[in-house]
Amino acid sequence: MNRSKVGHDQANVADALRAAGLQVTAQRLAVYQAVETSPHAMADEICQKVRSELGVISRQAVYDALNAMSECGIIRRIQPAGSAARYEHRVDNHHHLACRQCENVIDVDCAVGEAPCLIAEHSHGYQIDEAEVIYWGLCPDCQSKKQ
Amino acid sequence: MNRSKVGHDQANVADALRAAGLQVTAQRLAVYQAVETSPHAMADEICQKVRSELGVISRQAVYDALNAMSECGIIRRIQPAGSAARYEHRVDNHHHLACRQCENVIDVDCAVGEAPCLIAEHSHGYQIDEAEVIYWGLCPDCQSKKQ
DNA sequence: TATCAATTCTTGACTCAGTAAAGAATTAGT
DNA sequence: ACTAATTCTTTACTGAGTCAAGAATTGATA
Repeated sequence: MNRSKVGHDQANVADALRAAGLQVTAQRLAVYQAVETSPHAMADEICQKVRSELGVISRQAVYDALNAMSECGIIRRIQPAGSAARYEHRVDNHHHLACRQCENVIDVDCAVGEAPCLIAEHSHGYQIDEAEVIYWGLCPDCQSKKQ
Repeated sequence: MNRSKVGHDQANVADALRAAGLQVTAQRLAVYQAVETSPHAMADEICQKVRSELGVISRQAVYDALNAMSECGIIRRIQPAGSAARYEHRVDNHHHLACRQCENVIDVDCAVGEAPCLIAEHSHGYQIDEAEVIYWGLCPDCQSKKQ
């Protein structure tokens, strides 16, 4: 895996923000770091993490940062059915494996490699730019608990 | 496409409900019919459709019917990111094509045919039972409007 | 480095999708 | 027709996220 495409490091985040015409703020950097530290976390958890880092931050600032950074591709938002939005710093082409029982989500690499990695049989005239794939099943833990 | 696997007709719905140990009620049949008539509709729209059919039904009864029928596989629930849950009567293996602009969703047949139609490169010990695929892009209408 | 316009953050109210719970009505087995 | 179990109605509530106005911060310019 090409690590350089997986995510930004702290210094790059500032550059990426500026490149997107966004200001570099302590809040945004802290939100990015929280997303990097705990991938697939939800806004609420990220808010808590940032608070333990910065002391205070408003819920709204967290949402603003998450939305702004999602929109310019610094982070990515995923929304598995039945869950609130989750955020991750990996912005390369990869997919997700979600446990139906415990709601845990992990990354899986894309078998094809290039995005969009899947071509629908009929595109129906749509201009496709992404194939979002979520594999659903039971994680090892939940499998053994079920016996 | 094998029409018999696509969905249930009215009579089959009653049987399918009974087979699942659920009672057959006017509300459930009407909800099923609404889902069949307008695939990918949201709970709210289904509620309205059923009301124009039955006269009155509570919002909660609609949710109960949608949940009950989703759980026993009579209908299917999908939740594209940024949208409320949508419901469809097709329960065979197929995927979705969503427009980023107008939020429209259409069905696309699965290129592989069998479910789960995709095998992740590494299953990480998960017992996978479904591969949910959503293709994102712009529908023909929104493409031309964008010019 | 002081100033200032633009952006971002805080605060608080609000919307929307969905769930919870209790009692009334309906279903279906006898 | 009777009865137990299920389902529906009503009402209240939760959780995730947005909106809007004013305060604070950023960073470009002098």
